[in-house]
Formats: sequence, structure tokens, C-alpha cells
Amino acid sequence: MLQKDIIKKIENYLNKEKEFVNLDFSKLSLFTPKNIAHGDFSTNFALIIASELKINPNELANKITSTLLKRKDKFFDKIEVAKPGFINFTISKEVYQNLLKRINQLGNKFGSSKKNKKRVLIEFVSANPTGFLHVGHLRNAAVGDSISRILSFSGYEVTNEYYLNDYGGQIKLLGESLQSRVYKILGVDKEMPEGGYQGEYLVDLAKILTTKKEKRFLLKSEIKYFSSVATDYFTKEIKKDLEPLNISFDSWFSEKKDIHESRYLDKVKRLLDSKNGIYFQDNAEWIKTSEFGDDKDWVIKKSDGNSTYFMNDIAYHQNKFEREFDLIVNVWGADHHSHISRLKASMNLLSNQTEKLLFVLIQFVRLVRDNKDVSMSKRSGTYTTIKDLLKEFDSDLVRFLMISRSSDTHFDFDFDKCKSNSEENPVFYIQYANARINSILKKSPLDKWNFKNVLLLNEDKEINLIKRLLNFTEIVSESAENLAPHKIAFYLQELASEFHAYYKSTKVLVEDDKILNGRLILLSSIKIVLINGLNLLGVSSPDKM
RNA sequence: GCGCCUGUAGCUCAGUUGGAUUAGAGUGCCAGAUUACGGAUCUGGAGGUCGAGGGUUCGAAUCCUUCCAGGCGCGCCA
Repeated sequence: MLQKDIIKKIENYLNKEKEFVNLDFSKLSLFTPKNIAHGDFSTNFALIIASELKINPNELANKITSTLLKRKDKFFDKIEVAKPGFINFTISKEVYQNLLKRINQLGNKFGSSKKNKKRVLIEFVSANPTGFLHVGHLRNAAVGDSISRILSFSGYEVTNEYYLNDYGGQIKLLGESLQSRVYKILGVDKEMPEGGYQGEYLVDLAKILTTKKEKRFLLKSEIKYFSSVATDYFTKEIKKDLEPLNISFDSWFSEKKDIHESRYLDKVKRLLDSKNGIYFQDNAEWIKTSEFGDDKDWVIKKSDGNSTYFMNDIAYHQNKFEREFDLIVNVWGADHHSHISRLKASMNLLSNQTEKLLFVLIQFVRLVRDNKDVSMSKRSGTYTTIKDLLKEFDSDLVRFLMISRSSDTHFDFDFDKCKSNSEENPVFYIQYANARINSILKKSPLDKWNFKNVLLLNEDKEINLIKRLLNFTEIVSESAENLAPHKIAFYLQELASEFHAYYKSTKVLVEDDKILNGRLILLSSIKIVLINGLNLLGVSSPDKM
């Protein structure tokens, strides 16, 4: 929030001088320098303009700065030029101190943006309803949900959607597998189909089914029946798996109902046809994606008459576009990256604005136990579901770790290192800061606060903490723009660390009521930011722990 | 073979979209801190040719290019 004020002030100052009126202020941006000695904010404005006009950047910076100094008010403490042409600004302490009031007034809204009337659809998880969610889906779920929270905090109207793949060959196979399990329990011989679902969990489902339904009924039922029983069951289980993680969806898009039974697929096919995007070859139908940015064409209708997964996906995305979102975010596993170019090509063919379509690719998580990779050991029985993982680790830790790296890096989840009480538990560190603050606030004898007392927060540590708090706004908008929740995780760790150090060096509950008051206001501001930040990650912030 | 992602301290990772003599954090290692509000905390130290070479410019971990290494994907499966 400070940056905008500063830029405005600079523009206002310079606009009053004839020689600067023509400057392109859209190039004026601020950054916070790494080195504290360089002030609170810097701009490379002079460097950029000078290189365009081919003049000496240092001279330009000097000219600009002397103009700024002529007009500067109490807002700025210092404005200086540094080689080769940076202009550095130091803001007055008072400005910082007084902003604490704003943080406290805004409370859980601090860091958020006003509603911008833009609608976002974010699709994530979308695991097939053929089993329980496992660790592979977890990172996707955590990242998707955090992005959703961040966007919504940033003013977007967000819809979380789960694409339910409840149709097609795999679902038929699932039905056959369940039927085979059921028949076996009923004492009727029926072979497991080739490539069928072998998992024990289907046996469990079969048991439930045989106690609920009559034998005669089950033996008469078609595959379709078993398919729908199974998909209904797993859909419910998936919802249950997500519940303890605090993840829920506004919309469940059923492939079966919303694409096939509704005949929506045919509509999109006709649309493709009307754009002259389809041709026949080898007894199948192909889409001309190669003419719209992909490197080859793809089959959309197989020679057996069924549509391909890809065709269904085209229809699904056409549907997303028809629902008129301003932004469509797909959180996909990295193994689907090749689908991006062909999907974009197809959407181009349908003349949609594909710049609205964004992708977040999630790299795989490697599970490590005793220095061994356990993520791939489905066969050996150490196949880890979300249910299993949550028995060992709490949801806060799991969610935090899953978003704590940028999603396009591979990431090791080391069981041994992540035991709840270990020092590798960054969540604790952050939550602990909040709990400490809370306990101090409780002990405070003051029943009334006067915000004028913030002026007594004069120590460097205190001013730096305020700067860090104000930075939260920027971090939120950065992570929204980049769809990158990990930025918030890193920020919170830094903030917690700075608080712990302050706590250690400075006693808050002092005799002097005014100083006490100032510090309490600071602490309560820190608490606000910690809680708001943790919320964006779907992590709780307990008062006691 | 082609495409995408990754390569930064012993390990796990950040690095503000090209910015400022000294490239950061956690962990691990070494050495310290409590008659204070929660020690599950804090302070200090050692540790790097940013995978390698070349290029672009005032300025490169960041952009371009070649190469090396790892992961993933290249179906009329979903």
C-alpha cells in the first residue's frame, strides 16, 4: 500500500516541472532493496529512461532527485541518488508507525483487495473416482485450494471445481471388477477382468454391498449398476478424504451427466465441425490441432465409435468457456503437460480466448522413509493414501509442506524428518509465534488502547517489523499473480523468525503503560498477519498449543 | 529422437520476473545465551566457480545459445 502512495507522490512532484512532464511514468516502479543501507524503496526509473533517451543516467537521476527534494514533505525522510542511477527513498518512521493503526482496523481484511468483479474457475484434484485419494493427489489438492484462497482474498470471485471422471472404459472396468468381487462373495464364479482393479478396497465395498442388497438382485444387475455404485462410493470417500484437510468444492462436474447424458458432447462436436476442424481418416475422426499451434493432430472419435478422453476434455473446456469466467485455472499433474498444447490448440480452433486459460503444473512428490523411496511401492502394500498419511501427521503440517516449495520443483516428503515434534516442522514455528503473542495479549493489564502510542516504537527492530508487516500486501498480490502459494509460506517463516527474535530481545509487558501499549499494538498487528497468512494456506492458527 | 520441468551451501529449498562491493533461509556441524511476557526460543561461526562453456548490456542465478545430469511425457488409455 505504501508503494502506490510513493509513486503517486513522485508523479505529482515531477509533473509540476516542465522538463519532466513528458516522462513515461508507466515505467516508474519501485522495489525494496536487499541492502538496508539503500533505503526502504528504490527505483531504476532514471536508468530505464536514460537508456532510452541515450543520456547519462546518473545525471538524470540527480536532476530528478533535486526536484523531488525541493518539494518533499514529511513523508520522506531521505531521497538519495546512487550509482549508476538508482534513486533511493527512505520513508519517515512516523509513516510506518501510524500504519499499524490501519492494520488493526483492517484486521482479517489486511492484505486483501477489494472485489474486482472478475470470476475465476479453478479446477483441481479431479482424481478418478476409482479409489481413495493418495499422496500423489495431495500436493495438487493443497496447491489448488491455496491458490483459490489467495485469489479470493485478492478480490476475485472464485469457483472451485472438481471434474469427475465417471464415464468411459475405466469406469466400466471398475464396475466389472466390483461385480467379480461381489460374485465371489456370493459363491458364484466370475473372473476378474483383464487389467481390473485388484485393490483390497473393492473387496471391502463388495462386502458392504452384499450385506445391503439381496443376492438375487445383485446377480441380475448389469455392469452399469456396479459402475455407478462404485463411482458414487468413491466420490463420497474422496469428499471425506478432503474434509480433514479443509478442502471443499463448489462444483462437481460430472462427465457422465454434464457431458454425455446431456448430449453436450454432440453440441461441441457440431461446433468443431462448423469450424471445419474435423476430418476422417483410418476409420476415426481427427481434430486439426496442428493448424492451431500443436505439433500434430489427434483422434477425437475412435473407430469403435467412442469419443476419446481428449474429446471429452475439449467439451469440458468449451463448457468452462461458455460459463464466461475471466480466468480459468487448471491445476494439473506434471504428467499431463503434453495435454496443454493440444488443448490450447483445440480451444484456439473454437476461437476462444486462450489467454484466459492458465495452467499450474504440479511436479511429483517423492515419499521418503528411512532414506528409501516409498512413493511407488503400491505392490508392497506401503501405498500411501491420504487417510494413512493423516494418521501420522496433522493436516496443518501436511498442507504447509505441500505448498512450501514452488510447484514446478520435485519435492521429497521425508517421513522421518517431518515427525510432529521435530525441528523440521516449520508450521509449529509459525503457529508458536501466534500462540506466544496471544498469551502476552491475554496477560496485558491494559483495557484500553491509544494508537498514538505507536510513536514510541522507535527501535530498529520495531520499525523493521512494521516494514515486514506492510510487505504482506505485496506478497499476497505476487503469489496471486504467479499462482504461487509458496511465497506466502516463506514470508510467514521470515515474519515468525523476526518476531521470535524481537520477543527475545525486548520485553513487551513493561511498567510504562504507553510503551506497553505501543508494543501490544505491534504484536496484535503481527498476529493479524500471521493468521491471515496461515488462512491462505488452509492452516489453522491456534491461540494455545 | 522430440517436448516440458529441474540443476544454487553437506542436505531440503528461496531468490522480488534483469538490479547495487559480501548470492539468502532452514536443517546439519561448531561455539554460546534464560532471576522477563511459553527454551518447541534466541545469538554468533564455518560452509558456494549459482551444473559447464559461450553470448546479449551500464548490470546476469535470472534473458539467448550449445553441452552435461536427473525427472516426466510423447496411444484410436483415462
